[in-house]
Parts: sequence; structure tokens; C-alpha cells
Amino acid sequence: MSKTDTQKETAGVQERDETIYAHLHAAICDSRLLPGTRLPEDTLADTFGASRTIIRKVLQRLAHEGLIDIRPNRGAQIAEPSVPEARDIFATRRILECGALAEMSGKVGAQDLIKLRDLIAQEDDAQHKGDRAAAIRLSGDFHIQLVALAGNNVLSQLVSQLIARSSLIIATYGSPISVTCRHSEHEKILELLAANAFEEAIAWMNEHLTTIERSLRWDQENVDLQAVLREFIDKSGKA
Amino acid sequence: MSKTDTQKETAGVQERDETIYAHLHAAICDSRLLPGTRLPEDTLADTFGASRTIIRKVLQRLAHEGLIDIRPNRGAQIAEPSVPEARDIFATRRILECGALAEMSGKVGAQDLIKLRDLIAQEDDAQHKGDRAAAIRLSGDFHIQLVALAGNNVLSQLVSQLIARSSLIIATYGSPISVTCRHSEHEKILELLAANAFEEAIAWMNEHLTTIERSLRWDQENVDLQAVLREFIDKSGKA
DNA sequence: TTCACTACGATTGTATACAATACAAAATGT
DNA sequence: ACATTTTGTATTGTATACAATCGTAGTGAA
Repeated sequence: MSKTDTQKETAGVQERDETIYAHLHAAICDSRLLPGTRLPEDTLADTFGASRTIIRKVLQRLAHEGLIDIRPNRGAQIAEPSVPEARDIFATRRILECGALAEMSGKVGAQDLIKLRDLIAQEDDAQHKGDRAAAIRLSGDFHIQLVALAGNNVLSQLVSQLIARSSLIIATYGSPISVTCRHSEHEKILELLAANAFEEAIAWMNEHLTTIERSLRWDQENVDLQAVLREFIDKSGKA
Repeated sequence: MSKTDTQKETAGVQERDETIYAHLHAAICDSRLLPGTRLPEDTLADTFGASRTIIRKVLQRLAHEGLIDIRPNRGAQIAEPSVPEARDIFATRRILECGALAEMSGKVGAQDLIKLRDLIAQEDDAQHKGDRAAAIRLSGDFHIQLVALAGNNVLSQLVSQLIARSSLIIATYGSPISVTCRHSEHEKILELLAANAFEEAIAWMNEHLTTIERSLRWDQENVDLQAVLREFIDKSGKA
């Protein structure tokens, strides 16, 4: 994050990478690019008016963050998290986000609470307007901003990446309705935080993340079947 | 080294990146490349007999893992973790490694314990032989293998990266003697794990990581002064 | 001497050309 | 008609050439 800022300040030319990265990242997190979508370098280069060199750098970065898969000589595509991987990501989120809450004692100011309440309001608004993509994004933002209160940049960075991957999981395994966090749960956590009830906030956060995980439908045969079908279609040939 | 040639034949040329990455990664973790060391692309390209394109890819990856810093138009150098960053890394390690222990219930087999005991023995051996680099590496390996028992790949990956960065912290702020984990503490944790005493193991792990952190000398003026001076020079140079 | 400025050398940033590979379709033989 | 080989096309992998930039040494004047 600090790197981004310094690059922005000093070198203006370098900004091209960052812009392309931001666009792709946003498109992935908003589920405008769905898991499995192929990302040919030439296409991206033409689209963004850059050379493959730049595109390649951006793709490597996305790959390292687990948002896309790059297979040798076969190019990049939006990552399709496996079920075990998805479970691991949520388990790690539970550990990190609860750990963050545990270190927030005495660090939460009134200003912070206002900002978080605003985010919840926006999320609520998006939900009412039926803007699913915005709701998911704002829900993620809430988690990110919440963790940021711990004042640990390393931790914040990791959580941000896991949340981005979570949106891929939701896109893959989420049922079309109500896969996003219930804003009421966010409100509850925030309320407990405001009351300095950290132990209870942690318990709620744990429950909250478990709720999200359980709302996904990886028990159904459907998903696995689809994945298998996709592979079959790729092999047998489809224009 | 001989591996490079044989691998080139079998599994495609792609392995070359991996080899170069592995070499640099190992050199950094073993403190053969100290923080602040510059890494000119041409030099690396000549050294490894590859083109700058390959080197660049490897450097980007190392940068993303926080092991090196790449400043626009100024090249790469081994990262010099700041004091706050170092604290954040250890705090995050505490959260993750303790979280890993908490999820190990029922997953630890006899085989696993044997492997860990072996690692401790090796570490002990290296310590007695005065091989500081090996001791640090084996100590890290112990933590990595321990966390791996949780069976969470995402978590293992994150911890591995943080441990690599920890070796940079030790190289920067560690006193020349006894900065590595006391093997006795590793033994204690392993013992508690074998006895299924997870709560106590977690407490010991917490204490253990705190001990390491406290054994560093970021109280001394020396280190901070250097960092401040470097920052000042950078700023006045840019503006 | 000190400061400002210019010019140079070294290094990184980017685009592009070419080689290697994978995938798919056509062609060949049975 | 089927299986196997061959050929073609699209895409990625790598090297290299050239442009942009930084740091510094060197020049000259106050």
C-alpha cells in the first residue's frame, strides 16, 4: 500500500501498471470477470493500449495473489478456487480477523466507528437497491476497514487479499441470493466493538464468517459436476 | 546447479525461474544477502546465465513477498524491514501460528511428531556446531512444519512468507548471539502437542514468539538512526 | 571553497521480434 | 468409418534493442 503511494508520488509513468491492475482487480472482485474466464495477453494488451510486457507484469501479480491461475504455455484465467482451498481461505480469515479484533483494545476511536457505520449504511443501501456487486464489495470493505483498526499493516494486507479471493469463492459456490454478509451481523459486531466488548465481538465475528461459509453450496453435487463438465468441454472442443 | 540442466530437458524451460528464485530466496533467508544489498538486473542475469526478462520476473515475485524492495527507476535491493513493520510481522505470526495450533486437534500423528523431533535435533546440532545460518533456517523449518500440521495450505503459505521476512528482521535487528529460537522452547511446544495440550501449547508459542521479538535490539539508537538518515537522504534527494 | 549546472555512465522501463509450445483441424492410411 | 499423423493457427516464453531515468563526476563562476 505504501508502495502504491510512493509510486504515485514519484513516477507518473509507472501508473499504467497500477491502473490496469486496479481495473482487473475490481472486475474480479465485482464478479464481472467470472472464474474460469481466459485472459489472453494480446487481448488485454489491445484493450488497455499497453504492450504485453506490462500486461504480463500485472498478470504475475494477480497470480501471486491467487486471483488468477497461470498455467505454463496455456495462459491465464480467473482462478476457480477448489473446495478445500475455499475452506482454507475462510478458516484463515477467521484466524486473522478474530486475531485483529483481539488486538484492537484501546485503539478504536469515535471517528473509526463513524466510518464503519457509514460503510454499513452504504452496504444496506446497495442491498435494498438490489446491486449485488456493490453489496459484496462494500461488505468486503467493511471487513477490511475493520481489520485496519488493529493498526497492523501486514495483517491488513493479508486480509485484503483473502477477502478478494473470497469474492471468487462466492462467485463459484454462492447461491444467487443472500450470499453477502447480513448487514445486521456487521452492525452487531460494530456495536460490541463500540462497547469495548472484544471477547464477544470475536465470538460474533467467528460466527459471522462461519455463517457466510455455510451459506455457500459446496455440498451440492451441482458445483463439482459443473467443474467436471467445464473440463470436458474444454477437452472435446468448443469454439 | 547440475539440476538446472537436467530439469531443462525434462519439464520445460520454465523451471529456470524457479531455480533462480530458490537460490535468491535461500540466500536471503540464510543471511548471505544482507538487507540493503543492491540487486542489479544485469549482474543477476550474468550470474545465472539468463536474460533480464527472467530476472525481472523473479524480482517481482520476491518484491511481492516482501523480501526485496523495488523502487521505480532505482532497482531492487534486499528489504530492510522498518521497526513497525517488524513488529507487525511478529504480531501476525503470533496470530497465525497460534491459530494454526488451535486447529490441530486430532490431526497430529506419530509420524509428524517424529519429523518435528528430527528437525529439532538438526537444529540443536547446527547450534552446537556454531552454524548460525543453518540454525536459523532449521528453526524456521520447524515453525513451517509445525503449522503445516493444521492441514491448511493457505495458512502455511502465509506463515512461510512471514518466516522468510523474519529472517530479514533478525539480520537487521538481531544481536550476533542467540537470536535464534531456543531449541528447548521448541521441544516444550512439541511435548505439549504430543500430550494434546493445545491450550498450553498456544500459550507457549505466544511466549516463544514474544521472546524472539524481545531478543532483538531495536531499542538501540544505532539501527533507528541509520533508518532515519536513509529516509532523510531519500527525501531531500527527490524534492 | 562552495554552489549550480551540465554531461556522462550506468541502470531500469518498455516494446517488439522471434522461438517454442499447445490446441485444433485436416489429411492420410488402414 | 476410425485412428493416427501432419499441418496450421493462435498464444505464450524469451531475448534483445532502444528509450527514459537516476546518480554522479566534472566544469565553471561567484
